[in-house]
Amino acid sequence: MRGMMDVDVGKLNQMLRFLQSCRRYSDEISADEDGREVCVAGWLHERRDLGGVLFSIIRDRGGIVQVTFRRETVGEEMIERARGVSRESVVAVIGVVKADRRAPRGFEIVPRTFEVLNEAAAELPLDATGKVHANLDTRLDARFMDLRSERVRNIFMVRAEVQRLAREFLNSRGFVEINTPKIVSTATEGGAALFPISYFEREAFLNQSPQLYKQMMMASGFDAVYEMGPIFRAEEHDTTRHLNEATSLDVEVAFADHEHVMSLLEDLVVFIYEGIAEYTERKKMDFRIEVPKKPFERITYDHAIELLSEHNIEMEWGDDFSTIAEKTLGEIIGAHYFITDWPCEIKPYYAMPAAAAGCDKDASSERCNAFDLMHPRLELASGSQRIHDYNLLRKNIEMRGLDPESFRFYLEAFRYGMPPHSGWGLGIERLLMTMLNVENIREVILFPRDRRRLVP
RNA sequence: GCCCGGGUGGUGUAGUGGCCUAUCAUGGAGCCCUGUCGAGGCUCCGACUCGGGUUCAAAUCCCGACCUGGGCGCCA
Repeated sequence: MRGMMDVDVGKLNQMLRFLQSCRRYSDEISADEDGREVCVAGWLHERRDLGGVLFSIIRDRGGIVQVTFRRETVGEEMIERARGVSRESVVAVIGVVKADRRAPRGFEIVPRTFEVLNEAAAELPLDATGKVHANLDTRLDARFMDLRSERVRNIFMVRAEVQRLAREFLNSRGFVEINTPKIVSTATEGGAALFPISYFEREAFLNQSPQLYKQMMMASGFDAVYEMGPIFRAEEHDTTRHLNEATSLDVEVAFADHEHVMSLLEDLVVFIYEGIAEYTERKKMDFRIEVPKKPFERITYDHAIELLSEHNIEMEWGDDFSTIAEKTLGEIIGAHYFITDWPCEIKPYYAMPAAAAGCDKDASSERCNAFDLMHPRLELASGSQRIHDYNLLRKNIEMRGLDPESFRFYLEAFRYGMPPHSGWGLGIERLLMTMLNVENIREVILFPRDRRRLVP
């Protein structure tokens, strides 16, 4: 291999090949490497010019590292060049590690070469050092720069880790990852609003949930599947906990009842929390992760109504919980919990009635084997045992005023050997925002889509 | 969809009828400074969302539009 000093930094792609071969992130370098030559590349985070000595702070994915320019070590030409570089410009440095107690991390880099790969314009749309507060709206407009700040970068590193942990957990339990269409011909469940799109000469929609497809996979013999992907809701809600494009982790398991998938969900959530607690600790991230305790409390829908009544919140049997009711229940319980045994009428048509599953001896029971996973702040997931009987499912669709013909592709799967099955869908953004104690759901998705925002 | 706020330099703010050729911080341009670590000192630069109205006088009051924050509703 050629020595570092042989690189002709004037030739861009030679420089890039060189960076590929030896570039290191700033957190990988320490004072222990005193005297060793290293190369780093990143953004000019800050510059402190003291006249005869100039400190350039370079930031990359690993954090920050100080590069020290002194007249006697780097020469007048380089120090002048370093002085003229605007903040947030992309730079590359080859230099020698010098242990020095005066330096921020106990060492600094004395540069041999200092190259500006791309100059940043002034003034910046945001302060990437975090000294000046910016509104979320301003930050999202300049999200590429917002993502350069440590806190925001950490949120998305945690998000990636959450998704990795979810896959690790489900893969280890024998689940098969699937991908289902996001462009569909019909509403999944009839209720929520859909985004219409133009599909050649026909109208189509963005899918609001993989529900129908993951159920059809149960008839395929795949037994246990999951999908992590986007879901689209055209609801005009405008809150800190709703998105029009969100990420859902959907799971479906054959030969399993709702109790089984509730335990699975509980195990998954705790597994992710434990993994993230370890991850943020190891990466020295400034988050306090409180791992929830198993088992999560299970309260029935009826019991929830009683609890609310004791706190002077009255609701009719058959109503869904209002925002204030959800928050009050959260305060009463103070931890993750399940709400179970919901009225059929406020759950989707595919939810298994308790009577049909033999869970309720009363044949006229109006309850179903559905559940919601709640965080004290908001709903995280909902699921149920599903109806696997063709005739019952078809009857339910009709009773909701939906046209069974438009569900034909789905219903067919129930006629030729559909096993009993259960599943749930978990909102990844909601899991993240509650785990990291973030107020606004937009903080935990790179480029949020909400009622007003379509760019960037 | 309903209710309540807000729109002032690149960013975050102060200012609620005349004291505003508009405050402070950050930033940008420049000068000084050999150990900064939210560096420091000095000089300069840069803004009242748009349209209409009230008034002798509007950043400030009224109306409308647009943008925006929060709460509720809606939401497998």
